Amino acid sequence: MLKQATATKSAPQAHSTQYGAVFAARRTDANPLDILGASMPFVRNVEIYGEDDPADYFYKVVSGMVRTCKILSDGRRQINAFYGPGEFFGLEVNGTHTLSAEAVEDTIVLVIKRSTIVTLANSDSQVARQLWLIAARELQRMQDRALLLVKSARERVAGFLLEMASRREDDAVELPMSRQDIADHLGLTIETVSRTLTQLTNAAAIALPSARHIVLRNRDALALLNA
Amino acid sequence: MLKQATATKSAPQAHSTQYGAVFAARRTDANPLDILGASMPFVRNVEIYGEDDPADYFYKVVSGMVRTCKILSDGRRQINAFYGPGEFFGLEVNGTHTLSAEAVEDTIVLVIKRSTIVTLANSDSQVARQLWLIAARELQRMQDRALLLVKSARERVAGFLLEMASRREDDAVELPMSRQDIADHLGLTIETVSRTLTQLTNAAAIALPSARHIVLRNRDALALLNA
DNA sequence: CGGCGCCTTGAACCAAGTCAAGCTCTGTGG
DNA sequence: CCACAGAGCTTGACTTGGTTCAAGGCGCCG
Repeated sequence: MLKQATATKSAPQAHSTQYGAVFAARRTDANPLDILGASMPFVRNVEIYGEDDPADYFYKVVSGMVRTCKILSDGRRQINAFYGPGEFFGLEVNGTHTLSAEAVEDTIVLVIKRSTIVTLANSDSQVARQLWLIAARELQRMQDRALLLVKSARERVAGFLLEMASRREDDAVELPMSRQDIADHLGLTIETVSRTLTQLTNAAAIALPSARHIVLRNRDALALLNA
Repeated sequence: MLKQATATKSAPQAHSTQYGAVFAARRTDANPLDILGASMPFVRNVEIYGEDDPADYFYKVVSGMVRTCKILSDGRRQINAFYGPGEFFGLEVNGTHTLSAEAVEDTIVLVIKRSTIVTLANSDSQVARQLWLIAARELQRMQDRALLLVKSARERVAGFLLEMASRREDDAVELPMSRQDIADHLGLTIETVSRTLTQLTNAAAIALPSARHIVLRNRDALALLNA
């Protein structure tokens, strides 16, 4: 079992007041969840909220990538999910976060007050429905992850790459996260992740022009990887 | 990787009409979700609903135990969750089940029409809130499971026992499910589950008067099991 | 140019899987 | 009431996939 956890720069005052509504919200989208709230930038490895923090806000990634994670008592770190542009995170039913959230790379997120959402959902059933969809996606995501975690290292890595690639049309995927992030997400060590990627390269399933730039050469082979 | 899946007796017509409202619903509880719907019995290993079935009903365990599971393409079976008395299962946002549900032992469940719930939730905000709580519990359950799945066999088994025990006050736990069920839930083999249980017995953390009857002798030791 | 993250590779080790008996219940029919 | 059959559980010996420990390489920025 590994026992490390990448140090995270603490955001002195994550986003209490000083950012306020400095950044104008976009209005391009018809979705009510998009036209309220304020954009906020977070630099690489900065915490957006912490475990057990009050969940007064709800978030949507505008650009960049966010990871949600948990530090275990023995120091291991578990990354529950990665969120890319357009994805929501930080929704909690009771008022407390159960995970922390950090910017994987320099990231802009839309921050929406929880109370605003709750009020809106009470009057607008479309908003309420959308919240259900977000929650359902979250559950599905966790189920898929649990499914991955019972498989072999090759299947886990292949599944992870396919998930990352599913967000874009292209076969070329830019991975903003480190090998350690991937390892902590898949329940493997960085060495195993690295080795598995070179295996997949040798098997011509992927190409690896540089460490964080991956090209899917054979999606079917990845999908069928059960050995 | 293992490759077996316990055969499940198929329920010819799970619960379309023939049981209807034969069993009277209880009215002891003030909860509106309890006073509607009909009790239905399912015998051991019978399917309550299947993967990809339309999710027209929502369920609550009255007595017995239910497992929800998924069969992987290679024949492995994954058990997502066990539900005991008082617990809800089968709630879906879109109209289709993503898992199948089966009775672990002879079980009675309360079956509630989805359309009833939806209507009720629209008028009664208490019901809507309760649905959120159920969904949140479900998500928490999956997160906890994902957490277990990255740990060692000893931690997984210990965590499983604690989860089962948390449902009752007593330290004596009756496990209605087979070793295979436990293995498929924890992503282990039955041999490893069996060996780990004898290890825990030798370490005086538990006692094992009979295969399915477990007594927690040292909860703290189980909780601290990180090696 | 040098130093430092980050990534890869190698070799040895170990936890869990696999294969193969054997044991223990439990229910069933003689 | 006992004997037997079969499913379910345990145990042992061996194999293997993934971790651990330890170098070394690559790229980036000062």
